[in-house]
Amino acid sequence: MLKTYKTLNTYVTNALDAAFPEESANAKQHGQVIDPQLGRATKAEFGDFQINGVFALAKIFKQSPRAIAMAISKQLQVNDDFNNICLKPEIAGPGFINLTIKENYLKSEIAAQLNDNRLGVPIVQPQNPKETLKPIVVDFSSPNIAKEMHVGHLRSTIIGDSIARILEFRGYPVLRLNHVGDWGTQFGMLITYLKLVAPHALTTANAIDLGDLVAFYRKAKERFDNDKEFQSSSRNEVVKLQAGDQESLKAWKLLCDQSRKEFQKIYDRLAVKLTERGESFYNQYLKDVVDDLNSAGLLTTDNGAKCVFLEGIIGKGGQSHPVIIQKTDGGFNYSTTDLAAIRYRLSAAPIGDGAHRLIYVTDAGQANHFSGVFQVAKRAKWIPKGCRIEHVPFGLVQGDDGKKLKTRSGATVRLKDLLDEAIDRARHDLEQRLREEGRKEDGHFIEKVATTIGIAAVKYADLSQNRTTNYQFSFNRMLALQGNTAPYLLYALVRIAGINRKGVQYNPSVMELDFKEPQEWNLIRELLKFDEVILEVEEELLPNRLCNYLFELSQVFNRFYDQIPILNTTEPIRTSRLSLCRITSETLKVGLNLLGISTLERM
RNA sequence: GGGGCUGUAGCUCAGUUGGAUAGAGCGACGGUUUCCUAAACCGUAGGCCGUGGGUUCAAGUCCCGCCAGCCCCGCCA
Repeated sequence: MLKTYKTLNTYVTNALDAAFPEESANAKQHGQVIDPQLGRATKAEFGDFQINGVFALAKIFKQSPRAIAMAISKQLQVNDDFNNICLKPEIAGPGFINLTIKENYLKSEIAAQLNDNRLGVPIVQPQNPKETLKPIVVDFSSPNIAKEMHVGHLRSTIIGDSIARILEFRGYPVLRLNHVGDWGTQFGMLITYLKLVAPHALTTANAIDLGDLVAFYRKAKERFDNDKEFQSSSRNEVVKLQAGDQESLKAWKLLCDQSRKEFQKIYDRLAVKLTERGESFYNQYLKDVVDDLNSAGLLTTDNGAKCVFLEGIIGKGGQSHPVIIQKTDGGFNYSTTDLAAIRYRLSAAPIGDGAHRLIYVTDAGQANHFSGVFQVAKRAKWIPKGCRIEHVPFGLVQGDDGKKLKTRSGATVRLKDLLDEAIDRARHDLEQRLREEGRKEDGHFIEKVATTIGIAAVKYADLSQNRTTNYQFSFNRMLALQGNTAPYLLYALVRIAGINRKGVQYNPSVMELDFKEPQEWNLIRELLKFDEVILEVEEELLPNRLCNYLFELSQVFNRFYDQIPILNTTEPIRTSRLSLCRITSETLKVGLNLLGISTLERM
């Protein structure tokens, strides 16, 4: 009901001006904001929308809130267009004005939604029709080459994918960038070590698998920390690699390919699409970053390192806190790469992405880092007007003990194992239910349902939480059949699919929808909120708001389903109710799809 | 020492630009099945919104202090 809200807001503002022409003109002249503060009703008993601004106006106009409310209400009722949408405004409490949408209006809105595959969500348009939309970069997932994806990559991957899906649905061109850690000192270590113990791995594709690579990496790191000679040859190796030595580059590429294949398996299971553009991509732009910062006068050499000292952030010893741009040994580090990435992403094609919004989905622990890097980018004037650059932080994944999630042996949890376990548990639950209900299903069905539910549960549990807080991971809770979980939502869809399976033909000859039960109106009102939710998530980047909405929709639907006969009624009631089922089903499917969750017909 | 995030029911969490009597789920207790998947629905109990101030007609929400937990802090990412 976005459009309805906007329309009503105009009517209410006009009514306010009409009721208090002098006062409002006078207040505006004095720079005071005259806002009726129209918002969604906080409770169903208050109707659909409420006007909250009367109290602030009471002060400005020096009149009682109730008197103002009465005057606005009176003016609203003079407007026939308003009367077509709303019932007579109710003045409640000390001076709230409650607006309730007329049933006829709701009926026409829901009828329009029935024939709209976007379910009322508008497609974004460029401000100037001659221009094309500028892309949005969503930077997420970002595992490190030569390491396995672990639970730490879960949230970034799932949340980033959902944000990207929502922006895509709105019509933005979205660049889903996987900023993989494919460069830096670790490769010097790894290549040096492999030269010693497994040289064939550096010349032959698929010679070792990722698990071995991870083990080699660990050993290389250990040796690096304890062996001076190894250290210097590792550093040498990095220099060779950065200088473009053919042999080193070939080895590096092989290692990257090996990791890439493993990452892709996970992304395929999660149905996540990403464009890989690792840190190495920005190598060629690092020098420009340094030069730019230097000519902007931002660079200071401190203890041999080239730094930008941050404004407003005091570090150790009361000194201004630095962002290190170039190390004493001439090497660059991640801040430099991130700065190069910002510059590239915001620059116009062909030497950049020409994006207008950059979204970084990483853990909250990097908040300081990003605020520092963003500050440097701003001061270097790399962020054009109208461009947004945002860190979208999320909390840690914790175990039941409230500490960082680990395996029983204390090791990091591999993402692959975590997904496997979710699916295994879903399968186990399903088989138990089949036994209890005496149902027989073939293996294919069981696999499909278990996989869908398992992955859905993992994703939904993560997304349904406000991302800023730490997140307590629990298989039991996420796979629970009741409550705000993926299985509950999927079940609502299955119920609708069950109705459709009864062989009932949807009867399009019924032109006029007819509703009379409160459960129907509740469902209609809920269905009409979808567009508002999507736009809110687009702005706030909080997918849990969408989850919350889908859960509430499922609850309202389940009440409707439970308390109102759908098939056992006469026309046009039956088709009207089937229409509600249809829109509910579409909304849940679209909504879950925006969360990256696939749905089922039976479960 | 500095910085960031968090603190809401027994547990896990929502809480929209500050709005009316703070919400959900789980767990607990009680009820509902001639009907479309009961994996559901209905009801009961459960709160000093960490704490002390301040701003406001109005504060869980904004500002300041304090307490507790987690995370980060110069050449790793």
